[in-house]
Amino acid sequence: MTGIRELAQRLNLSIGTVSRALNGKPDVNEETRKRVLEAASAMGYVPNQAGRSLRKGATGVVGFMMQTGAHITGEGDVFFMSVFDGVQTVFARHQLDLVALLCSSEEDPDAYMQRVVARGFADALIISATKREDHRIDFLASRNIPFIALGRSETDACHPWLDLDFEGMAESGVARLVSKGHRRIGIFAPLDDTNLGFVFVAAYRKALKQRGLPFDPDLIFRAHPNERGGHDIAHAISAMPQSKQPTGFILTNELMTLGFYNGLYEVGLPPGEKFAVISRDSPQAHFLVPKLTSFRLSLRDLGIALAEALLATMPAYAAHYPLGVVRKIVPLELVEGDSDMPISNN
Amino acid sequence: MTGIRELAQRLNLSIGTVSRALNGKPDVNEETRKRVLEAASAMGYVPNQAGRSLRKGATGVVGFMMQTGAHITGEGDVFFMSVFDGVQTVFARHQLDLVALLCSSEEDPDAYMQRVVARGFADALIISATKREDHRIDFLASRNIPFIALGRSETDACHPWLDLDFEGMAESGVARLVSKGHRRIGIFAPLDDTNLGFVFVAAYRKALKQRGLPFDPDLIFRAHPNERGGHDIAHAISAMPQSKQPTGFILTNELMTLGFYNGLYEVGLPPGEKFAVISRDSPQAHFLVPKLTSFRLSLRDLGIALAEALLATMPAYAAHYPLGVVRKIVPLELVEGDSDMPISNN
DNA sequence: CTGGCTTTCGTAAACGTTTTTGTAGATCAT
DNA sequence: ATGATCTACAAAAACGTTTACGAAAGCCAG
Repeated sequence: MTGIRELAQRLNLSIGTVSRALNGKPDVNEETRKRVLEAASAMGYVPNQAGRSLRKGATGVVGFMMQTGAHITGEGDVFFMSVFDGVQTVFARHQLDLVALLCSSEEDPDAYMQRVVARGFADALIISATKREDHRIDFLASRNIPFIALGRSETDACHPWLDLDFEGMAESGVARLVSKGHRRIGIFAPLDDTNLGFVFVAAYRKALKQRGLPFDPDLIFRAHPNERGGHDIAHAISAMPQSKQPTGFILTNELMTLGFYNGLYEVGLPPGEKFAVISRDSPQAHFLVPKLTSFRLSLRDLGIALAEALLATMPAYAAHYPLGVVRKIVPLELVEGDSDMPISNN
Repeated sequence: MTGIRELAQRLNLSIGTVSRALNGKPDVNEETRKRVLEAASAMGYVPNQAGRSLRKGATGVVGFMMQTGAHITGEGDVFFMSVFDGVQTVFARHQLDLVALLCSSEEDPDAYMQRVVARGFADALIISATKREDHRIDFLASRNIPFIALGRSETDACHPWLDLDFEGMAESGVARLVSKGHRRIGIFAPLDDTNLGFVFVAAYRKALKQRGLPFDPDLIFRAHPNERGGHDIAHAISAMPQSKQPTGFILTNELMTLGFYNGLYEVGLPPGEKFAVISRDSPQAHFLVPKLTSFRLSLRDLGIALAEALLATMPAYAAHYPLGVVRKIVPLELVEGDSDMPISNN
C-alpha cells in the first residue's frame, strides 16, 4: 500500500504540501502541483478513506438505505437504479459517492439507521417510501443529519423532499377514462401507511366528485407494489360480480403494471380490449402489448433534482446550490397508448 | 457527538480500558465491563467508524458492486436482495456489514472497482454475473483482496466461487420435456459473454445429443435477462414458421420468466396449454398461472453459503470457517407444475 | 518475607490524512 | 535600504480509535 508518506518522500516534499497539492489548495506552486499529480497517478496513489474521513469528519459518501429479503417495498428495482444514476452524475462533480446501505430483514430498520449514522458511515442519507408518519424523518431532523426524502410525509420537519405528482396522475387518469365513457374506475393503494397511498386515494376521490361520480370503496385495491400485487388485483377484479367490476384502472407502479397485464390476460380481460389500464411509463413497461397509456417521467432527471436538493442542505456544498429547502412535486406527462380503449368497445 | 473519551471520563477509566471492555478483550474485570457496556448504551455511544478502521486497517464492511442506470444485468432485483439477506445473517455474527457499491453508468466499472479498493471502502468484495474471462477476478486476485464470485469463470484464479447448477437444469429440463414428447426445445442465452451462457448452452447440447436429438442453433434465443428479454423471445418464437418453432422452453431467470409468460399470452401461445415452460422458481414467479414447473433453490441458503465461503478466505475470520477455497455448484430441485404439458395437448 | 505469577488497568504510540501555524526567501513600495 | 507583503513550503497538531507495553496491586508457593 502506497501512502502519502511514500509519495512525499519520493518527491522530496513534505506530506503537507503533497496533500495540499492533491486537494487543490491555493498555496502551492503550480509546477510542483503538476509533479505531485503525475507522481501520484504513476504510483497509483489513492488517499486512504479512513484517514481522510477521520481528519475531515466527513466520509464523502451518501447512503441510501434499502431492506434486503422479502422485497415487499419494491425497492432495489429498476426505478431506483435509474434514479441513482442521476444522483451519481451530480455527486461525481463533488467527489461524492453513493452507496446502498443494506438492512437485513433480521435487524430493525430504525435501529439500523441509528447505527449507520452513529458509526459515521455516511454524511447524508436519501430515504424513500415515506410513511404518513415517518420516524426516520423525525430522527434525522432532530440529529441534524442532512437528508432528503423521495416522498412526502405528514410529519413534515421542514426537510427537503421531492415527490411524484400523484394528484396529477389521479386527476388526469380519471379525466381520461371518464372521457372515454368509463364510470367504474379502480385504483391501487398500498397495504401499509406509505404516504403516497393517502395522497393518491384522496386525489382520486376528489376527481370523481368533481365529475359527479360516486365513490365506491370496493374499487380501491390494496396490494404490495410489485408484480404479484398487480397480478392479484387482476384476479380480484375478475372475482367480483360483473356489475361491480371496474372497467378501467389507474396505477403508478411499474412492476405492478407488469403483473397486472399478466393477470388481466389470465382472467380473460385483455388490457386495451376488455379492460382499460393507465399507469406509469418505464423501461420495463415500455414493451408491453398493447402499448401502455402512461405517465412519463425521466427518472434520471428526478435523481439529478434529488441530488441537488440534498446538496443544498449540506453546509459544505450549499454554496453551489442556493436552492433553500426544496420541497417539490414533480409533474408527469400523459402519453397516449392503446391500453385505455373507450368503454363502448367492451 | 459522544466519543470514547467522554465515556471513559464519565466512568473514571482510561480510554484504553473502555475500548478493551467494549471489544471483549480478556484483560478487563467483568464487573467493570458491565459498567462500561451500560454506560455506553446509556450515552448512546457507538464507536466512530473512521477512527476504528484507520487503526485496525479494516473497515468491517463487505461490498457488492452493482451498476446503476440501464439495469441490463438484472442486478438489484429480488434475486440479489434475497441472497443478501442470507449473507447478512452470517455477517451479523461478526459485526460485518454489507453495502452495495453503486457504480454510475458514467464511470468505467473496472476503474470504479480499483478506486473502491484503493480508497479502502471495503475489506472484501462479492462479485456476480461473472464473464467467461473476467478482469475483475484477475485484478482482485493479483491485489490479494478477499472476494467471492457468484458464478464461475474461465480465468480461474483459484478463487472461491459458488454457482447454480446450470448443467443440472439443462439436463433435467431437457429430460423432462423429451419425456413429454417434445423434440424441439428452446433455451435462453445471454447476449454478452456472461459465463453461465456458455455453461448452459453446452449442457443443453450434451443433453440433446445423449437423446439422439439434433441441435438447432435457431433454438437458442439471445436476450437480456429481464422481463423485456423474456417478452421478446416469446414474440420471436411466434414469428418463426410453425414447423421451426420450439414447443417447449427452458430458462433460468426469474424476471425473464415473467416477461416470457406475458409474451406467450400475447402471441396466443398460453403457457402450459400451447407451449411448455420450465424455469427457476422465485417469489416473483410463484404466483404465475398456470403454476410454473420450476427449479427450486433457497436464495437465503445460497447467501449463507456465499458469506461463509468468503469469510473462509479472510484471515481474520478463516478460523471460524475452515472450508478452504470453496468452489461449489449448488444443486436445484425440480418442482412439478402445470406449465409443461405433454406435446400431445398441443 | 521474597520472588514470581496473575489480574486489572493506565500510558502512549500508531493508523493516514488534513489543516493550522510558522518561516524562510522573494518581491514590492516607499 | 528598510519594512511590509506575498509565495511556497515545512513542521506539527489533530481526528478517534486500538493495542503493545508497562506497572500496580493481589495472590500464592517456597
